[in-house]
Amino acid sequence: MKELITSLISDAVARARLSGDLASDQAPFTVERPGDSSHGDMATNAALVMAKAERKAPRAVAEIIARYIEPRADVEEVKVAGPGFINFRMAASYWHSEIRRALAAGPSFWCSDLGRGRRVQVEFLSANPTGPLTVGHGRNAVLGDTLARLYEATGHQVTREYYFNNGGRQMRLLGESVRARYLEELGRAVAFPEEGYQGEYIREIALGLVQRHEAALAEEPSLEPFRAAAEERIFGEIRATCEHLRVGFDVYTNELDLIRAGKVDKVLAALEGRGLVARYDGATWLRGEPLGLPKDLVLLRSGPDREPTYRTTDIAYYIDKLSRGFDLVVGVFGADHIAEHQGVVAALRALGHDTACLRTVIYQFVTLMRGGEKVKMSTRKATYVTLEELLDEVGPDVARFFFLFRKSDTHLDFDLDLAKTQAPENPVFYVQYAHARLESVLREAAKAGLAVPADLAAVDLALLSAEELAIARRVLGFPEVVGEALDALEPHRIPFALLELAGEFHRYYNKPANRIIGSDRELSRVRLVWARLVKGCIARGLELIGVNAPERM
RNA sequence: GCGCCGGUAGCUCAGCGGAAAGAGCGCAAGCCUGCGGAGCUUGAGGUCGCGGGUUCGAGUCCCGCCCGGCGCACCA
Repeated sequence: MKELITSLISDAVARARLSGDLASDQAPFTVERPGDSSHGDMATNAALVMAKAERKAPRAVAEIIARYIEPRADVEEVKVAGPGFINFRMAASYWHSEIRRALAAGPSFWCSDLGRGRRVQVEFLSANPTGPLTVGHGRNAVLGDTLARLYEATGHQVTREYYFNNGGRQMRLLGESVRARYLEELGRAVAFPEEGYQGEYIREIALGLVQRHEAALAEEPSLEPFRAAAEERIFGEIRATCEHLRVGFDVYTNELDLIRAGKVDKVLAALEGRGLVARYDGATWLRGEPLGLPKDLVLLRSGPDREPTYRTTDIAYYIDKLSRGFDLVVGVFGADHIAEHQGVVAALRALGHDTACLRTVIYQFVTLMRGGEKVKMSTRKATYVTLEELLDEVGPDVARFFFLFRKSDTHLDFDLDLAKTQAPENPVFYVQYAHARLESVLREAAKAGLAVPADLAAVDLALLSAEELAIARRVLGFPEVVGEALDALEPHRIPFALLELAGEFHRYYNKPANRIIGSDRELSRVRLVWARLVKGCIARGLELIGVNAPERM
């Protein structure tokens, strides 16, 4: 439709110029779906952008262009409006053929081949296995997984990847914490490591080691058994929580493997070779100045172990990613990681890597609200809420919807009271209810011996009302919403679009005149076809964000 | 101090440079012989943080300022 209108306008402008009614060159104009549907199906600003060069009032230019637009059967109305927009209204017959096309295509109508098989990697969550997932991780996981779903639905080949640090200081501290608890359980007095992990889960891991090995590890010189036990146990819990949230990964990459494969050493050598490394204060530094960074950044810590910082392995990880031939590499990060990521990208550029394929989605923090008050999140206090606890409380449908129901770069207040409400003010139930209602209607129809006609040629779509057509237009535009959400990397547009569609449907459904199953069988059959179309769109939309579309509630 | 992100109705938030600024909640007043009322209708409620600029046109883009969040670790 957009292409059609664009060419109609271009042709009209060209012909107006030929006959001398317009003097200036064609300026770049836009063709858009107006926000207000009473303005028609498509609108262009062509006259507005040309007005100055034409030295005429925008409306006058619009009138000229409109006069030259070739009449067509599927364009019902061309109208100049407002400050000089040209509005187009498509004929009902156009929408009828679109509805037929959508129904004939079935579920594939909601997908597209926009991606043409391009390979996309989405790296997300990437929480280190030092403790249970938090509510903030939930936002990350749902954003990343939903982006992946959107890419899949638009013909991309997607790899979901989870990267984690298991070789650094934090994991060492974790291992030391486990060892300390282990020795405590054996009745030995030990000093708990400074900055160690206090959580109760550490003691559980230690207890597991006591059960398995009894006192055999008491004199163990290496930290490795403790560290590995902690990683294994915590990672198992992370995976379980992800499953609960309907999030999965294709590839797990970790820091230790990169180090063992020598990839971190290679990065250091490459940086050294380009004169980007400095040594002072006992540490090895990445020079900030040549990279346009405000200061130097540590690559290797001082001290006997010369441990690489997370930053150094991050650079190695990104080089590894870039070498794998993805067309697009998307990362999902919390706001607190922005500066760090910029440092990594700067280093990649300095090493001569092409970073044009990198995209980032940054999200702000999540606050849980209960009873109108912020739930204080503190590791020390008992008020800490894990993602698993949140999921137990509200379930994956609500959690996913709520995490997506904000633009990612705004702060998210997660209202637990609203989340648990099974009433229309809860947007998740509002949308799911629209689906369940449609499902119920189709069930009722089947009971009444009214099948949805398989042969679309057998129904007369002209029987659809203006209200039904309006809803159908919104539904038919859904693939565009998906495309736009992906272009902007803004998955929140999907739940918002679903909420609007559900609202329009509920309003329609509530009017007695709109009974889908009625005494007029011909009319009922058309409405059933329409109902199936609307239901299909809601179901698909929910699937895209990983929320169930229930048949009954 | 520097960087990133926010500031839109009482609250929580949508809003691709376009037409008279939207939704939900809350508030006020209504609608149940009905394919699911887990729903719907109507109303009140706004200096789009402030001040400049760009533009035919700015909530949207640019600059400055104010307020809030986050970062500016040899933590990730």
